[in-house]
This record gives sequence, structure tokens and C-alpha cells, in this order.
Amino acid sequence: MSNQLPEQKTNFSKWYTAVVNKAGLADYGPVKGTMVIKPYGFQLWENIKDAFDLMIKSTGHVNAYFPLFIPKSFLAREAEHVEGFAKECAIVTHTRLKNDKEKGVIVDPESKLEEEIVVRPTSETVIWSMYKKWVQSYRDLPILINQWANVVRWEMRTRLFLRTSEFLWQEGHTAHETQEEAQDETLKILELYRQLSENFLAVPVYQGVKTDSEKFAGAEKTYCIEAMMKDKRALQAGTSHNLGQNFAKAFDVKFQTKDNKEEYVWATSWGVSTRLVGAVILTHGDDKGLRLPPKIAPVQVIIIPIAKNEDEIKIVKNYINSFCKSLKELGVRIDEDWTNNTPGYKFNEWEMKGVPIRMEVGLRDIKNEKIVLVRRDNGEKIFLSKNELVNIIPSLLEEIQDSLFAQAKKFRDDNTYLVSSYNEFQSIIKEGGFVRCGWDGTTKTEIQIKNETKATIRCIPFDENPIGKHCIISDKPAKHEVIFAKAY
RNA sequence: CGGGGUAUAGCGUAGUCCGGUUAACGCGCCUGCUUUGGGAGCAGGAGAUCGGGAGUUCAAAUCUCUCUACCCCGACCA
Repeated sequence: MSNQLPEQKTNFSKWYTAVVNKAGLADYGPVKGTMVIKPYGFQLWENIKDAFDLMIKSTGHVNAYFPLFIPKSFLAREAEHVEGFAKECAIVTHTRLKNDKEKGVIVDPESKLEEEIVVRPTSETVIWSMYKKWVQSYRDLPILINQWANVVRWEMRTRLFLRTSEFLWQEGHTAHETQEEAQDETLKILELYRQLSENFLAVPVYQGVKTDSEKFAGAEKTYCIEAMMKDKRALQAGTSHNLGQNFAKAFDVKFQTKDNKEEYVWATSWGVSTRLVGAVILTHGDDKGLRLPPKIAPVQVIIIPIAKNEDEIKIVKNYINSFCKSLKELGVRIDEDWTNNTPGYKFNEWEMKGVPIRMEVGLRDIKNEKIVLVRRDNGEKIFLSKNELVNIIPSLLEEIQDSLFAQAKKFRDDNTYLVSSYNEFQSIIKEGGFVRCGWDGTTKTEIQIKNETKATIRCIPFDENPIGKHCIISDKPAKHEVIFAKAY
């Protein structure tokens, strides 16, 4: 009983920390704010990564790798950009250690660098310094490069997967001939993010544009997908930026057009991070632990053998072997738990780990040529005969995938409110949830609402309908309909 | 960066006020036997320079000073 989780409803943040730990996803690293992603958590990330990698490759993108280290001066090239990251950079100032008789190992002051090096908080600057070399004519465009990498943003308050000082992500950096092309790319990627989130993570999202005060430093427009977590707070799950010509101008990247004119290149950048793992946990988890969508679950089916002695173990093993291989051939990720723990212990353990289907196999089932399955998404017990397995398991996995999405979507929709009075706005934000309402489009009201309620504009959704609406706080005619929420 | 707190075995704690045997307990871990359809039982065992340093004392986990690290709460953030 000592292994139980804190109750989700009353103690959400403790629940989160405990489930990450007990499910074996991650651990704290020795430097504050760093995270060790353990094998089970990393497999989950890899499955997400592989799914997205396939998507971008099938849309003509290629992977490359750019350096971790950036000359300090690069960041300063783009004024907004440097301002956005100035407060959270790790900086390399020296290159050597030496032994000191009194203090032990110290930084060798002799090794101080002429120009300090910044550990990348994002790679626009290094990448555009290279694009300058690579681009001369329109024939060199477009460049559709992505990289899978780690980045560092020094953070005060951190939480595993959601906010750590170092995290893993992909960052796409594209260069185009025209503004339209860059805009198309920005939106194309946003759509891929929606597909990744909804079809693989089973996390429903709103797509929209960030307001000026929430957009990426250095971007013309930032588009995003926003999801609702189980505590009714918003999580930004991915961003896609139209960078205009800002970085091309900062790094002087020009090309010759077909009619022999010189023009600056148009750019985009876009990223999703290991934060997506956090989104999965916070969207689907319950009081028993994780609930993983089958498409990204490291283990889709866990077999719990039930046997009292050596003889029974042999019989059960044979029985499992008689069907296990054919399931694996179908591509089902199936695993068996032969540890010496009791069945009850294993049930709880694998529920904690969020495995979509549990299979119980004991003498009782063997006698009847039956199998017992238990669904993690709703706890339903299913009895079926052995020869049905190959047909049922794949479709059951799909059903669980859909069910998790449907549950999450219902939860989000039930907690999204169309609101027209500020009083109502305040009470909903206090209770938690998304508020859709009119906004007059000024930064002033946006900030005022943030100060008074802690809610921020998550996005201006694509399906907004501002006509006839009034600003929730100034009562002026609404310029946009927006989604407000407290955010991670 | 401001306010508050904590530091004792892998984890969670007791002991500290009022100094005095071999530093205790739960979980976990190791060995063996018995178990196994919702977190098994018994027996044995390993594991701690009590955060670091200095001081007071016959004697320090306990008192004093100091350093360090971490946690919680307020301003920034994928």
C-alpha cells in the first residue's frame, strides 16, 4: 500500500512528480534542473520522435546537425532574439581546469576565452550563419533542414519533462524564396504537429496564432498547438514560426532571383520537445498511474504469467510461446513479466507504467483455451479464446487509442467556455479551464488580465469568430476571439 | 534576486529542546525456504565518516560559529 500515488484530484503536482518517478520515466540529474531520461521514458520519446521524423521526411525535409556552441556575438545580431534569451543562457568562459593545493580542482584563469561561447538555447543563429555560405541563387532554395538536438535554457523552477534546463527537441529551420512559401511551410508544419499530437499522443489541440507579446523572439508570427491538461491548465505543445526576413537580414543571407535581382531569404523555424512526454502524462494519467496511447507505448501488451511451481511455469511458458510469436510478427510490442513478484504486484506495476493491455495467463485459462485481457484505458476485463488473439489485439489497440483521444477531447470541451462577462471569466479561470472570449487586440488589456487573473492568451484560434463580440475587459469591439487559460 | 525551511543507510523518518551504552524504525536491497488470479509470509543478512569545516567538553547527531547544498513561497519561461 506504500506504493500508492498521491490523489490526482487533490494533489496534482505531487501526483505528477510521483508518477514520473514510479513509472520509471525519468530521474533528477546532479546539476539542478537537469533530467536523466530513463530507458522506459526514452523509449516513449523515441516512439514520438520516430513518428514525427517519418512525417517530416515524407514532406521533403532532411536531418542535419549543427554545433552546440554558438559565438556570443551571434545572438546579438538579431535584437529581439537576444532579448528573448538573454536571461537564460549558459555561457562557456574557460577551457581548462587545474589542480590547486588548497581548493582542489579550479578553473584555470589562464584559459579564459577571448569571446565567450553560448550553449545553444535554440539554433537560429548558428544555422543562419551557415545558410549565408550555402545560399547564392534561387536554385539553392528551399532549404528544408531539421535537427534532433539538445538545447539549454537556464531555468529557476523546473519540472521533469515540462521545464528543465536542458531538454531534447527537434528544430526545423527552413529557407525560402518567397514570403508565401515560408508562410505555407509554417502552416504545413503546424498541421503535422496537430497530427502528431492528436493521432499519436491522443492529445487534442487547438491551433492558433500567438499574440505579439507571446510570440517567439525574432519571429514575425508564431503559430502553436495548445492542449488542456487534466488540471485544466494549458500546455503549449509545439510552435511553428514564420521568421520573415529577420534572420536573413541579421546574417545577410541574400539570393539572386530568377530575374537577377537580389533579395533576402524568407525563413521559418519550428520545434517540439520532450515536453510532449509531459503532455501525455498530464493528459491521460489517472490515480493508478500512466495511461499510454498504444501508438507510442513502449510496451503495448504485457503478459502476466500466473504459476505456482516449476511445472506450472513450464506449462504457462509453452502456452504463451504458442501465440506470442504471431503477435510479434504483426508488429505488436509485447512483453512478459517473469519476475518473482506476485501477480497483484505486477498488475499495479504495469498499470503504473501505463501499458494499454494486460494479459493474464494461468492454468485456469489454459484449461479452457482462454485468455484474460484487461484494458488500461477503462479497466474492462475481456475473456476470449486463444485463437481470437491475433485478430483482436491489433483492433483493440486501435480502439484504446481512439478511446483515450475521445476521453481527452471530451474533458477539454467540457472545460472550455464561451464567455462574455469579466466576472464569469474570473470565476472560470479561478476554477480552471479554457475561456473563449473577445479581446480588443491591445497588449495593455492582455497584461491587465494577466496581472489580475494569471491567465494568458494561449492563442488566437484559427476558428475564431470575433464578429459581434466585445473585449472581455475593455468592452470595446473585439478585434479577435481568443483562448485564455492559466498555462504551464 | 527577496522571505521561510531542511540536511541522520538507496528512499522516507525518529532521536537534537535537556550532550552520556553498540545511532533506532518503515520501505527498498541481499540469501534461503514457503508462496503466486489485485501491492505475499517467515528466518537470516548487508548497508551511516549523523552535509563539510572549526570550536566548547572527560564526552557532540545533540551546544556555538562558519561554509555548502537542496527544498518551499513571490518576479521570467518550450
